[in-house]
Amino acid sequence: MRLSKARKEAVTAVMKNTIFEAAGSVLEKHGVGGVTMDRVATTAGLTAGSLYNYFRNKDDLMQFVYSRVVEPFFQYVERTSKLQRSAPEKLKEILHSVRDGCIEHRVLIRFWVGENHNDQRRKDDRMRFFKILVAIIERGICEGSFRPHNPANSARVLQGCLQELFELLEAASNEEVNEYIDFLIDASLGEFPLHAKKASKSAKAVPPSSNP
Amino acid sequence: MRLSKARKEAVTAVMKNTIFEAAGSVLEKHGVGGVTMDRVATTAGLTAGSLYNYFRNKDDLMQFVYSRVVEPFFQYVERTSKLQRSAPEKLKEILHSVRDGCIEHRVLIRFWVGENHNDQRRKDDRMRFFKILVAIIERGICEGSFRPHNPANSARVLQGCLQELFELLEAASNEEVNEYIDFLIDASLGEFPLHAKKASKSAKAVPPSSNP
Amino acid sequence: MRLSKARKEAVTAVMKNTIFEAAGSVLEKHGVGGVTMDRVATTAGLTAGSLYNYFRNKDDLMQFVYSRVVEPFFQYVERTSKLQRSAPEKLKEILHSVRDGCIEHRVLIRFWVGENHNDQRRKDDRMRFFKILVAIIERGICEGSFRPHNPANSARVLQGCLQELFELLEAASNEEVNEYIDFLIDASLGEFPLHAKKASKSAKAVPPSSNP
Amino acid sequence: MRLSKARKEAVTAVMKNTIFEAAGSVLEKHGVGGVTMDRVATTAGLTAGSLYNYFRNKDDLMQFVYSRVVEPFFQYVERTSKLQRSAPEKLKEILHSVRDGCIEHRVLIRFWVGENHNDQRRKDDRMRFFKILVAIIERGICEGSFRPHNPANSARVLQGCLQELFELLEAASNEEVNEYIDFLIDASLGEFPLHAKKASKSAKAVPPSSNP
DNA sequence: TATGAATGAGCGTTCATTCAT
DNA sequence: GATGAATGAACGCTCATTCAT
Repeated sequence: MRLSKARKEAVTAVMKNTIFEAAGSVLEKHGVGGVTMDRVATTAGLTAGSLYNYFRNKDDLMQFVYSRVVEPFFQYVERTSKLQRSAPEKLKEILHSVRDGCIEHRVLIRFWVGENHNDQRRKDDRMRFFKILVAIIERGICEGSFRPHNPANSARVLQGCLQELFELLEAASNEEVNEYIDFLIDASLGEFPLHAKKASKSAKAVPPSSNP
Repeated sequence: MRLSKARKEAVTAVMKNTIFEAAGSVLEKHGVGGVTMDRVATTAGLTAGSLYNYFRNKDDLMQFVYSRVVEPFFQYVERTSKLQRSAPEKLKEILHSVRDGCIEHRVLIRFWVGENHNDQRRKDDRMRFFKILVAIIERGICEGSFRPHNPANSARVLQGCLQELFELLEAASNEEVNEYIDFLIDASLGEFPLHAKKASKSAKAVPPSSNP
Repeated sequence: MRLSKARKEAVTAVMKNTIFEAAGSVLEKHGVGGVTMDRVATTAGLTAGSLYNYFRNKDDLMQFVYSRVVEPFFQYVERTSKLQRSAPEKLKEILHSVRDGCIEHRVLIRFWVGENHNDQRRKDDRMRFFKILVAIIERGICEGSFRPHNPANSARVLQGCLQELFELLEAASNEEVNEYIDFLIDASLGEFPLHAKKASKSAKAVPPSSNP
Repeated sequence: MRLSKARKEAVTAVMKNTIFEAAGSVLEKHGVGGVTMDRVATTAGLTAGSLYNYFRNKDDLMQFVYSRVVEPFFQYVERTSKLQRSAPEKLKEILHSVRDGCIEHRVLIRFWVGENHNDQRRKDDRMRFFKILVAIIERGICEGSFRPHNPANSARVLQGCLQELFELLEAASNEEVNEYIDFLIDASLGEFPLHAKKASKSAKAVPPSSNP
């Protein structure tokens, strides 16, 4: 009894996952506006009606996809932001995790960039991420490791650069993505105006001789 | 005959413009997903059916709106990029025109950021803008006014920052927008790693000898 | 211009009427629960979508049918109940108008008897009619033309008898209906406990010789 | 074998009864239109699929519920109508049993009044009840205890009054119901035109000699 | 050329019914 | 016999598109 119940739940979980992946695929191919219960179902090898065995309605399904994709990313970022490290190290860590998260769930792109099934949710999440960045930058300024610019603007720049990463992911190879992220890290930590002084790493990367 | 034909074309142009403005208004109010032939027609003081006298179908109409909004911006940017100026000046000019364009046509935001009726078109335009940026940056590197980083990455950073500008426009005041743009200009021209020379503010960190 | 506008409105009115009749027909054939936008549209020689050119939604359509059928009846009844006549005469008048109303719109039956698209509306209307009856009966008791029974109960009896009329209309000929109504009138006015004394008419109808 | 078969049948009967009660509960709470196989099953502690082990389909289930509710009532009524009693006594008995039946199975209300899953069935049952009433009334006329009116009309009046009782049951207290029934009995037996003799209350209006 | 009515495809959702387990 | 997942038809509704006037 109990065993079979557990098994049932496992099966359900598997199905939800299948549907999740199907939805992700549809999302990638057709965009948020192109997500149809029928499309998702067909992609998952089901009928539209069957989806309602697993999700109360379309919104529920979308929320599920959203939380599966966005939430873990956020949790990791928030955890990172609370570690006992210097601001630059946190930033580096976060940029890496953004990259990894996006490579794992390419759907993350769709959600992050502009289109979203729930406009308020999108705004909330942007704000959530924004605040994390601002906090780190402010901390960095206090520590003396970042230049005393308006943290909000710096955070916006970073957020924008990350959006671009999502765009990049849609078309480019992983190497290009990695290169871009490394560039971003170097830029923001080494030579970006955020930083108070040249970091040693970026000194290596950009030999002074290359200056005119 | 010829005269009446010209007159006819003029009338058509006026109508298309009216519809364009109506569509823009709808776009602003309801978002891309909320654009309905009926809504546009009503806003333009017409009936849905009438729109088909001026546009083959909805997509055609959307393309028209898109071009009308994006094209002038692009043309200005392209013109600017061909002027006889230094790369930094060009960049500055372009950033300003992006800001002005967005303030004038807030619809531009909708189109540029994420959601778009035609994904391919959006990608093409992004690429178009991207290439302009890359060209300027490469030129700047040649000129010796920018550091010899991978121009593609630098362009991506810039593009990302601009996307963030669009986000900002949706919620923030014009002053905030201006501040952000100024920050961006300062950053990219004065202190951004793109630039070969350190601005006076960061002079502390690097030997003054590296200044010209 | 003005003329064509009026014409348009006339056409619309005709269409609404066509749909109204179609809905009535469907209502009669399939009952309230069987009313489908598609069925109504098909019966009216249209497509389901077209109905939405005339009614905002199904409920709107149903309300229209309802008001077209029930409202005039109520208005007549209310008008009658306010005339300067004796209570028995009013009652007689009302019973006749109920009969006529039902013969004209056989759909009235469906709405009145039990099933209704809007339960609250049905209750409200029952109460509306109930109060009219109670008022007349109370008046009759004051006048001394009705026996001093509980008016609510008397009203309920009458209402019940009328419901039966609706049932009758579904199956029986108009003569049977008329006979039933006359019986009802005789009963309630002549020999029904409502009435204080035997009316002369019923004396004729039931010769004393038929009493044992 | 035979024993196990009997046992099986017993179990089946118990299950059908459970489902019946569940259906009744759903019927009461959600109305005829709100009866769902799933709701019934859940209420019965089962799954929708299981219902099909006991009923061929939804209609079959509804028929079962209907019979279970209506049939006993009818049987009692029919039994009563065959007793060796005077017509007025039979009528009184029947009215009481209607009242009791409705109080016991409030679902009866739902079925009797207007809305019903099967219109034909409803008509048949109405006819069945109608014929019983007619028979009693005819008998009463023969006996000399009822006036020689058209028995069909009298039966209809009675049936209508009973429908009203069902309506009353939905909203009113049991006392009100009882009062209404008593009123009905008094009316039909004592003062209603059905009855040949005048009750003492109306004695004023008619000569006492007409009393037995 | 403008209108407005009609259409038909599609959407999200519900639900009776089936069937492998 | 019970389960629960799957199905498919239907429903109310929206909207791009067509077309006679």
